[in-house]
Amino acid sequence: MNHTPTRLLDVCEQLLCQVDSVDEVTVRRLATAAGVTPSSVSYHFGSQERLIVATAERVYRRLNQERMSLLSRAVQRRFPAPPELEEVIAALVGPSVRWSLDPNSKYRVLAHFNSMSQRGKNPEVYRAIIEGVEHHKAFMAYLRQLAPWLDDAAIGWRMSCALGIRSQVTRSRVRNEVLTNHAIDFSDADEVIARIVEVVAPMFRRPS
Amino acid sequence: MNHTPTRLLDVCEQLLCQVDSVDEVTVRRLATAAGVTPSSVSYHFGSQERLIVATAERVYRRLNQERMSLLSRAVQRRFPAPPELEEVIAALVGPSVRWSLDPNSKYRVLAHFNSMSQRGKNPEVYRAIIEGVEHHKAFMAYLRQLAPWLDDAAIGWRMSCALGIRSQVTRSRVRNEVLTNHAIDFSDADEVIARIVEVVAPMFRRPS
DNA sequence: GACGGGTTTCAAACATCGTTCGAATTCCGA
DNA sequence: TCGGAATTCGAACGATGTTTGAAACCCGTC
Repeated sequence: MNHTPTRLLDVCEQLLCQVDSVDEVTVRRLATAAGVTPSSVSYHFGSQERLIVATAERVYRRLNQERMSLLSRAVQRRFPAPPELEEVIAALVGPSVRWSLDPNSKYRVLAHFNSMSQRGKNPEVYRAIIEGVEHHKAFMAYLRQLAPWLDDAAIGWRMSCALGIRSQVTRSRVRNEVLTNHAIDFSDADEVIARIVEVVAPMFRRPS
Repeated sequence: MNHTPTRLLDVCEQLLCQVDSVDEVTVRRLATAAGVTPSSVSYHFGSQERLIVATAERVYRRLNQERMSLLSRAVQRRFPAPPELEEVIAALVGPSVRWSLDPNSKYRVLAHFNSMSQRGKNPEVYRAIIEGVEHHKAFMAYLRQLAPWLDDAAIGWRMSCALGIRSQVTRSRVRNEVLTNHAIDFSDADEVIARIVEVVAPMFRRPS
């Protein structure tokens, strides 16, 4: 019951949330917290790195579920008419922004995963998550419907832009505050999401 | 002549460019390449981390010089009329994009620096660079002139958006290619810069 | 109910990492 | 030329992730 692999995942998730740097998550701390020995990590997951990736994968799935939930809610609200563009964008970037500002969320797991994946140590370990864009396809379908004058490349490119702006918010809060002379409250999720929607929505509006 | 600190900086810069992961830059490899002993790193820079930060700071200065050079060229071209909005944006995001795609540039140093700063190990070491936005103020001045109907917060926020899109391009190339079904060539700097300008410029245009 | 093979766990060892420390060496102004 | 400061070195330290072989455990089968 509650066997070692899942307990390691739980402990790893919890530890990643408490910690400031991913380096503080050592295989010995993990093992002690889980009541096992360090070698168990290598045995069950192959390496500490893969344990963290597996942990992040689980959290990432929950984030994407929230995105999809918001998207389908936006769709249902207007069905059979197309959804509101603003709501689709908010569904895409909203969960990340909200999680990143909620101290009780598991967003730190994803933040640490990102910083690890950019270290480029073992690219193949991260490829599954990095290149996983299936749920993005769902957004593409509705955005294509809302902006039929844009081709697929343009839609995908604008989605990348939206995600880039999202990342700038979740990653560089202090820098954004300095750039805006502290006139924008980047700890207010709703305000930040509204600001993102404000600049992203016009990308999908028909040029005049 | 060519004393140890500068030689360590040079070796570190060169090594960071050759390597895929910053973990491969060990204090012993640095010392061997520089013809000194590992303890020299701690002696001259306090820690290996600070040596890398100092190395990145030097490269970062060169990047900002190129940005400022492009900006002043854009200004001179139209003086005393205000510069072209597209050129200002290209000056802001262009150097990063071009460097990130040029294998002979020192961009990898900055990439590794970013991945280190996001590990959050010793935030105070990176603050000077992260929060250094003096050169951004120069861009703000001209953007304010080009879009006087925007307040300072809106200008700064749109600059953050532009930089976020820039980062998305320099950091997640494969992901962008997947999202756009490989219909955009993200290894073509000029095309990428044009695409960025295309979505960012309207943020500063007067709403209709 | 005892056996036995596969699965899991453990303790110990290993190589490598960044840093520290004291002694040796070099440098340079008086 | 001398002497104190700056620099370099080699060795050691604690900590890291992983590997290894032996012990323990689990569970279907005789």
